[in-house]
Parts: sequence; structure tokens; C-alpha cells
Amino acid sequence: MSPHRTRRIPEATVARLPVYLQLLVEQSELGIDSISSDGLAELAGVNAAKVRKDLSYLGSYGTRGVGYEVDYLVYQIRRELGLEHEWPVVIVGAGNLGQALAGYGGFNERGFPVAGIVDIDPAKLDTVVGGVRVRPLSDLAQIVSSKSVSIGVVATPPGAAQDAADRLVKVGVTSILNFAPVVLSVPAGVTVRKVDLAVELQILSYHEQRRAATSAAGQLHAVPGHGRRGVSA
Amino acid sequence: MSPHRTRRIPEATVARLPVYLQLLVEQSELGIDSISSDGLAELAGVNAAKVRKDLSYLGSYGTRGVGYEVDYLVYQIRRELGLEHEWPVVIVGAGNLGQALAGYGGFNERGFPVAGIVDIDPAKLDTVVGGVRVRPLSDLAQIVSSKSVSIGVVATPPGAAQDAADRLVKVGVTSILNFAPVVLSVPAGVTVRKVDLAVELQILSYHEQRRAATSAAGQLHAVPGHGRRGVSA
DNA sequence: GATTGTGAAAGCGTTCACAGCC
DNA sequence: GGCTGTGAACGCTTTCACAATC
Repeated sequence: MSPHRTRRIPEATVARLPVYLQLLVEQSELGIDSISSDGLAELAGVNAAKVRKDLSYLGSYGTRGVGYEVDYLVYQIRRELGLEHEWPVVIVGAGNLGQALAGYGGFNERGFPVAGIVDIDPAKLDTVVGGVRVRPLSDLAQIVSSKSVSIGVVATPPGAAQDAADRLVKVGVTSILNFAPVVLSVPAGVTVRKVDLAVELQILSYHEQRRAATSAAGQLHAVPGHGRRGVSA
Repeated sequence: MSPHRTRRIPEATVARLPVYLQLLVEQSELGIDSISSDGLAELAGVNAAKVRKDLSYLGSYGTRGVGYEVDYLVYQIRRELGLEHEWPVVIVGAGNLGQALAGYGGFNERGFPVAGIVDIDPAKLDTVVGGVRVRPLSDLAQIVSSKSVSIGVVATPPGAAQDAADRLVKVGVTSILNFAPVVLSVPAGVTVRKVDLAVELQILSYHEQRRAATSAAGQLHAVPGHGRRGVSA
């Protein structure tokens, strides 16, 4: 299949490509220049068929009998994910989490520099976190337009999250990463992803509870998606 | 269908139950005591059939022609998720993120008190974050056993994450929430969930890139999973 | 001989549509 | 008349298995 100009990659695959990318970059740094679907699968904790299918959506970049050239795959995945340039992000909310995110080196390192962090609370203004000064909410439009920001991060308390999202959308942001435990309402054409820490813990709690319930019943149930002496994501 | 003693709830449903729960608690606090699948669907940003199917895995707790009793549903979801008691968590890594997590009120509030936070770096010891003192890694076993912790949070730098996970497993933790951008390897029977901020941003970046590519081609593609004037999760 | 790329099969998750019940 | 509960249909994702290629 010749990779069509605007082919669509399944969401499940899109979610795994960043993981492969990270692992491939690490391999490259170790001086490894070729890898098989089996090898990458092992590193990623998935099976080889999935790796091959996922990579096949990018095009036919492997060599039968040999494997994939690591650097070339890195290049192709970056291109597909739109990582050939940096994506500056703006953070709304300079509380605990907002500050930690601004100070978290991983953002900058992986191509998402913090273009600015804003907060509505005057007491927080001009605090410097992670080398970025907290600015008033009214500076949002200016930050977004001057730095061409298209990704916003909502790190406000729940009650302020929808307002934060509305403001981000109004100034032209089209992708939002939401850390507030609320369901955001946004116009069509804006992509939202939600990261809810309490939800994650509650999912774990379900499995703990279930483990207790089934072991009490003397039964053995494997937790789905987790292999023998496995690697888990 | 009479809800069987150890029926299995699909993972996709398990991931949505905490969201319904949160919304139902909010409704309850507003004094609303009954809700239809349509109403809950609207709040959750999903469709009504999905809500009904999800809730049907708990049992038949609705009333035809009427809807669901909010408080009773809250009770049933909590029970199913194992939220009838608190689940103390231990955090490994007192860097930026670990501190923010310890200080984040949402954990305590939603039934996951921080039983302890440990770090390998002596310079961080005895710092107090969120009312909890940072303790040495060697205290891990004592914290876990004295407080009966079964959930651990890995908030270390990538290079230390596998070691952190190994130590958590060794002292008896059976569920891990991993914030480090690495694939953890754990024995069967241990559940791992990974939250990788860079991965989330890269998924958004893919959609941004795609939006740019397709609008340049004069085409219109709806982003899957996001409705008209929608509500997004 | 090794490994990819991919149709086909199997497995999940979502949505439809309507019978059943209030 | 309104709303739930759920089989059946549909669509997406994973896995299998093997021909194609190096």
C-alpha cells in the first residue's frame, strides 16, 4: 500500500507511536541501528504483529528478513506525528499541578516548550516556575498569538476549567490537554484529551477490589492486558 | 441478568464508571435525586445507549419510564469500584511531580490519602509536601505494611522507574500508577497504568498536524470521537 | 533462514432498535 | 408516553498465519 497523502491512522495506533518513538530514540542513542518487530515489541510490551500492523500504516519502511532501520523509523514517526517542529504550549492555572508541569523538564525536552503560564490569582503573578514567569489571564491572547500556540493545558481547579477552555478556544487554541476532573465542552474541530488522576486510581482500585473478591473465591483471573512475566503499559 | 458474584466488567466500562460517579455525586449535591440515561449521557459527553449498557453491567438498577435513582447509583458504582473504603497510596519520587501529587488535594478528597512519599535523594528528606514528610526509600516497606498500602505511584526520573517499581512489588504493592515515560516490567498479578504527559501531547500534535495537512488539501475531516458542539473527554 | 506486510479471522466495544415495564 | 435493558448489527482493534522478499 502506497502511503496516501492524507491516510488516516487508527487512534489506537496513534496512541502507541509515541511509545515506539521514545524506545527507538533510546536504541539509537545506544548505537543500535536496526531492529526487528519482535525486538521493538519486546521493548514496548506488546506483540510483534501489532508492531508490524502499526508501522505498516506509515508505509512499508522495513526490510524483509532484516528489520527496520532505527533512525529512519524515528524520522518517519516524527514526521507522521507532526514532531518536525516544536509545539509551544500554554498552561492555564499555576497551582500545584500547573507549576509542576511548567517545571517538568520532559515537556521542553520532547518538543513542547512552555510558551507561558497564566493564572487568574494576582497573588501568583510573577512567581517564576521552571524558568517561566506566571502572567495574568489577560495575557493569554498575546502569548498565544505571539508564539503561535495551538496546544493549551488546563490545570485549574474544577470550577474554573470550562472557563479556561472557553478562553483558550476563543484565542485560537485547537487542542487541549485537560487535567481538571470535569468534562469539557468545546466546539467541533477542537480536540480534547483528559488526564484525570483520580480516575486512574479508581480504575486501579477496581482491580484491587476484584483481586480481593476473586482470590477470596479461590479463583484465578488474569488481569486483561497483562502478560505472564510481563511488561505493562 | 442477575449480577453474578464475580462478573467481569469490560475495561472500557470500568474506565467510564469513575466519570459517571463524579457526575452523579455532583448531581446529588445539587439535590437532584433521579436521572435518565439521556441526562447522564449529556453530562458525560457520551451517548445514552452507552450509559445504559455500562450501567447494565452493574445490574438492573434503573426504573423503566423513570430513570435511575442518583444516590443508589452512587452507592452501586462505589461498591463496584471498591471505593467503600479508602486506598492509601505511597508515592516514590519527591521531585516536581511527586511533590505536586502529594500536595494535590484531589487524592485525599477522592479516597486516596497519601500514606507516604519517599525519595532516594538525602537532600529531599524531611521536606514537607502536602502535609506529608519526605522519607528515605528504606522506609518504603514500613509505610506499606503499617498502612496496608496496595497502590503505589511512580514519580521518579525515567532511569529510576523500573527500580522503583521493583521495590514496590517486593514490599507487596499490587497496583502501580506510573508517571515515568518508560515501559515497566512487573510480575503477573500486578496491574500497571501509565500516564505519560509527553505521549498525550504527541497525540494532540498528531491531530494538529493532520488538521493542517487536510485543511491545506481543502478537505474536511471530523476528528473521531468529538461531536458537533460537543462535549469531549 | 529470517523477517516483513497484510488479508482473513477473531475478539471487543459501540450503536441501533425495540420489547418490556413503569 | 417515557425510559430501561438488551439482543443483534456494526465497526474498530488485535491476532493469526502465510506469501512475499531479502
